Amino acid sequence: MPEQGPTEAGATQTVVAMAPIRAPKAADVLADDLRERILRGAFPPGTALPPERELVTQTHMSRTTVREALRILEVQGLVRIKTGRAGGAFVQTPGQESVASTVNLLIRGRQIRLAALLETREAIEPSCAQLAARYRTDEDLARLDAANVAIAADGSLAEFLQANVDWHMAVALASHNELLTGVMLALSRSIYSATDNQGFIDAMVRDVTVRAHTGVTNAIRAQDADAAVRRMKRHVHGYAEAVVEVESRTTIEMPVD
Amino acid sequence: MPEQGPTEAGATQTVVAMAPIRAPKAADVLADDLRERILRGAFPPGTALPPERELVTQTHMSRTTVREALRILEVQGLVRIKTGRAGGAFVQTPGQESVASTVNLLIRGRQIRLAALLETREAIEPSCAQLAARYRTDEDLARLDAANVAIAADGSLAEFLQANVDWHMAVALASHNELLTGVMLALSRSIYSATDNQGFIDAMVRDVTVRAHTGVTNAIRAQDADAAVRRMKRHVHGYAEAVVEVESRTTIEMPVD
DNA sequence: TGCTACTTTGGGTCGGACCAAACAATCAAC
DNA sequence: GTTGATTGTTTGGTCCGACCCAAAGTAGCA
Repeated sequence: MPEQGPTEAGATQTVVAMAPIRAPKAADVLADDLRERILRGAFPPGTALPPERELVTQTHMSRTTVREALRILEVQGLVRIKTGRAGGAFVQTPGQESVASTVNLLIRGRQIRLAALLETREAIEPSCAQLAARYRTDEDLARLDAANVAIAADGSLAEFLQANVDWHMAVALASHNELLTGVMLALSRSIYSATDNQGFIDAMVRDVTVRAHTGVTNAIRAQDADAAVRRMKRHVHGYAEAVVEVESRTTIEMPVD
Repeated sequence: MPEQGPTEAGATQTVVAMAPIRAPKAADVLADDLRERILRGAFPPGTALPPERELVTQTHMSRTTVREALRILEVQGLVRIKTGRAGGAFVQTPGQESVASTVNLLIRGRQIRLAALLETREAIEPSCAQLAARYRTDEDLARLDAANVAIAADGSLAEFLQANVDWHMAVALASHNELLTGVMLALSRSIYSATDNQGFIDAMVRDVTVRAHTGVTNAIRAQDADAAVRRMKRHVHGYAEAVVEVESRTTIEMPVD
């Protein structure tokens, strides 16, 4: 297969002096090709890629390889595969979900501590609030208000936490920035599950949370970016401190050294 | 397989009344299982999963299916597959690279405008600088200085831009926050390629950039978090404004409607 | 000792076959 | 004609078995 120059096979043996050579897997090549075309807009979202067997004849690859390539694109969120007649691989554009799931893998895989998550949220969310104040629509406000109502309601812990996540996501969505939204989605979920079974959410915390959220929401409604940043910063910082405080109280029980 | 209630099979024929049933793909099931085990730490990084043929006998699935599952994990960055003897699927933990590539797909797929990218950077990078001032090590400082030297050097445009990216990445790395680092990696690259062939990088811009970077670097060195935030904010904001200004100058040339 | 050549162990690719899901077309009954 | 069940076709999902290729070790030979 590899064409060798007419080198005089000298003293020892074949010294063709060829480049370090690459061994790209066929499926990757196909996937790269299709991915590039999709991203270039050759296949607008919603269009169906050719059926597998069709791609087989076109690419002269085996169906196994073609399927592997499609699978890669599916994992990357670039296509959605449906079965049955009129099925096939349909082009779509990756959204926040895909970012969120990757970030989640990072968080779980690297065992990122809760402190680091909170730190990250402190870094990102005030900016979300700022952008939200700048770009929020009436629909965004409706979502924020709905989440606030749900939080104030006297529900179970799980319901409270879920409403909490919903509100934070509403802020992120109001920023109309898909990157920040994706990261915040993953962050919120992880913080949710980390905070879940720590019983430090008492009535007072809930009350404080509701107040803080209301304050931020009002600032966003009034499009007061500075206030939104300030209040959000205070809110998430306060939350982080409370968590750390509770953690130290919980962790202190192990014997010294 | 589907348990049928003792329904009186009426007039026409079989009316088994079964639940909506789910049809999870075998490969996904395997992938989910392995992923969960990996994330739980059952297979520490570096360990090799059983060979494909071994998994076949264990799971009673076909090799095709097993391979598909492994492929999924590979795309998600949980496993690295090597060929040849002593090859196989080796567990690894996803890193910034994986986040960066996903974010890149989002940026390219959603055709996120340069303005939004710059906006996101304005949101995130000041916080990176803050954390960098807090946590920077000597090694981080060395990277920052090296990037600064490279920027000041009178190189080509490509070299300048690369050094620019390197410096921003050095800041992100100094924050010791893998999430932020991953996002910044993708952001920097995208901004790089978007800014590339716009000839608005003149000597003056380069000079301003060097000064700004030096200022931020010094703040990080002095562990002056406030100054780092302030200077970084000014820097990225100024950059964004410059880009917008150039863009309006460039775009104005199309005839009015 | 140092090289070559073989063997083993792994993934990579292929072709073919069959199953299951989902839609389409058709036909029968009203 | 409209409706409803039946049949058919398309398309992905799974399996099997075979073969190839690359890497790493091992034995043999000069």
